Amino acid sequence: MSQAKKVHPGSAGDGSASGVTAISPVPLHTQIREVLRRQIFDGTYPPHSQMPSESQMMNSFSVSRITIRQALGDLQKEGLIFKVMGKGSFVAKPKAFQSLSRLQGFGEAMSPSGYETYSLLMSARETEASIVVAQQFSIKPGTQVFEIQRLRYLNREPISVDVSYFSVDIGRRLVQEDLAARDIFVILENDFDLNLTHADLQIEAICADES
Amino acid sequence: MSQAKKVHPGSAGDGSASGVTAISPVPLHTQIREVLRRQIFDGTYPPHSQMPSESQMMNSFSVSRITIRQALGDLQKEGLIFKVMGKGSFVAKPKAFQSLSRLQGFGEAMSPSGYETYSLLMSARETEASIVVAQQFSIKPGTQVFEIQRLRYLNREPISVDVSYFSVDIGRRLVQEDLAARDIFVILENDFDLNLTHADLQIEAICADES
DNA sequence: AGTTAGAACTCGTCATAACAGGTTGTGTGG
DNA sequence: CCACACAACCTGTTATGACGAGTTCTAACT
Repeated sequence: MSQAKKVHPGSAGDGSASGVTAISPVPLHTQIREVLRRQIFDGTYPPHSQMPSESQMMNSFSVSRITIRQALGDLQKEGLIFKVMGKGSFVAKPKAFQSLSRLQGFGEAMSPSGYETYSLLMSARETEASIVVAQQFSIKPGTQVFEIQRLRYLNREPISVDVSYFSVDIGRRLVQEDLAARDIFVILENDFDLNLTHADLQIEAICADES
Repeated sequence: MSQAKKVHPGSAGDGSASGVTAISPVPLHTQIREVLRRQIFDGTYPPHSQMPSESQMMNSFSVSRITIRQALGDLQKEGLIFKVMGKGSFVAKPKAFQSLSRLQGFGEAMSPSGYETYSLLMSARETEASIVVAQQFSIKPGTQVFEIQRLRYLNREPISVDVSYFSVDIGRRLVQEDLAARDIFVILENDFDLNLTHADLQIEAICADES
């Protein structure tokens, strides 16, 4: 037999204020995640407030950064917090406040009914605005705009092609995001803190014939 | 030769799995995630099939394991794949097939309306079945059962206390899972592959007075 | 043969380390 | 006084390495 020893040293009787223990069946990142979740709910970190930085948490919990990041990443995917590169992690607003009077995207409209919606990014490039597009934006034709083409899937089957146009700076930020799984509307609203009140939807239904 | 561009402007011929490039504005794990997503949609990995192991992907994509894991983790959280420890990663069934005639949990019932539902695990322990509980399970009172107490939140406000009982082996597996963000029903159905057809709900409404 | 121990896989967890990319404040030079 | 450079934070990405835990197949032992 081998001496199955934990690599975490100096943990016996560790009186750290966090309450997380290495000698537990539940993983450290789970414990930390639940501690943070509790603090969000009980008001220690109210909505919109900045949470401690990852390095601060590394010290207070006495774990490595990867563990902190996993806990924070879980909370982020749950929508409880959001992170901004270069700034920090922040507590998100409850969804009830987010969804007041907002535009519903494709996925939002579909997923409550139990359907699965994703899209594949086909192309994302800067190009010159066509006459039609320029009219919508009230800009001169030929101005550089950002074009995003996506193939929409509903339950693993291609259902439509979606072409969207944005200003170049917003477009450049959008391609960094997870365009496949999230609605563009939601990304714009949450991550970029833009308030959408109006959208011009030019629906052009094209049935996908391949596949 | 590995000089590829970031996006795929519909250029054909790309049948190789490793079209990922290090010198790209989009991160490696994102590229890999999209490649895999594409392969799931186009049928390379049909539903229920096993995907290559993490070490195999490490080789075929020539990246480290942490990068592969991030790509797979994203796909898992999107519900496109699921992983089983010790076995591998598998393609999930489309949601439309999952949600046929199934019991709706608390979160499932609430989230379509735009509400935010989480719960905090208050206690999870093995105990002896009370008379009432034993009757429900058709077992002898005093038998060891698994009790899970949770505090339900709706939009950051405590709304009810939930006490559930399971057989010990199922309970022990449940506490490993993410009880805070996911419905117990959903966990049982997806991860444990149990088919729920019947549930005895003993509703005991207790308004939370603290906070 | 039947059972069991173990090797050989799988994913899960965690630490350490380095660098890149973004933000913000602080300075110094014009 | 303003502008630009830079340092000092922040998160994002990625590699390497180790061990734990669960599965599966094989081989040795009874």
